[in-house]
Amino acid sequence: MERSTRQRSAIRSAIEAAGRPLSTQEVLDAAQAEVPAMGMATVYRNVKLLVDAGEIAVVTLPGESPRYEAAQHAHHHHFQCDLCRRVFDVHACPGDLTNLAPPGFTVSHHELTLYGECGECAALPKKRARRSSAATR
Amino acid sequence: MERSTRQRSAIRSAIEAAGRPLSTQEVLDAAQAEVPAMGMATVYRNVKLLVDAGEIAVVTLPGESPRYEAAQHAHHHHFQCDLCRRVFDVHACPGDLTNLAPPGFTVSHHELTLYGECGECAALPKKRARRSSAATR
DNA sequence: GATTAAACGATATTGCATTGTCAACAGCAA
DNA sequence: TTGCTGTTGACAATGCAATATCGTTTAATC
Repeated sequence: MERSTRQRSAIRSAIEAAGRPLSTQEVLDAAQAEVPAMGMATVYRNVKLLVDAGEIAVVTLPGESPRYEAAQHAHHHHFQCDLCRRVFDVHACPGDLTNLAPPGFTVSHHELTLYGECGECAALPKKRARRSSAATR
Repeated sequence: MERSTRQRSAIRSAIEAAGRPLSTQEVLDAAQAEVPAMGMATVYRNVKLLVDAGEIAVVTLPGESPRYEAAQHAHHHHFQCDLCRRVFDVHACPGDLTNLAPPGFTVSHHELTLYGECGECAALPKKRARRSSAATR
């Protein structure tokens, strides 16, 4: 049987509250606000459980380890900040891309990642890497 | 000083002849047609040299280890076959995606990956995983 | 052809994300 | 409360791509 633990609910609410995909390290950091002694193994264990239960979804970006976000029905894409490396949701889509593929190919789905500077980093003055502590991957 | 070896030219021509991004394993397989005794370490060594020399480019897709293709100037995207897992070039682009990002975000570039069935796999009859030996990642 | 150092093949090692182990802990039902 | 067992924290172990090591090979030069 499955129990309700402080750790599990802390991880669940951390991901749901973030509103963007979190790395395992980001999940740990966020959940430790509620359960300071939490270890990384617990994050991995529960993230797997929540994914299997369909509560959260895996987000895989090029060259990055998996991130996790609250399961959403709507098709959407992602944006990764070149500076803080954080990932955000993009609730827009260029539309039908079927015609882009070579002849004879069939297109079933697609992944789009935008890169640039997020709102916070774009608002900062200089061209220095900021939020280095948040640059988890 | 840098020498011209059979291995290096085999690797270079394998990548250039492929016309699509190859995984290190695919590079090894292709180059071994010319130099059967070649080892994987040689692939890694030379791929790094060729990337540094600007002759080939790294292609990173979600959840995949890097692939390598002949350096191209033109902006393009990629297609990965759901069945054989091979990656192909897509010389098309949905165009300007700047407006898709949230307000306050700036977009500098983007990555698009299409998924579906490649020409060969789409042409095959049944829904079985084919070309399993080519499904290198 | 002899010389020399770059490059190679085989294999050990590293780096790192993820998983396994296990004693201690803590939901939850009785 | 107690007992049972799922869960946790700490840390060892694993898996795997990539790199380093080292004795041997070989391209380039003389």
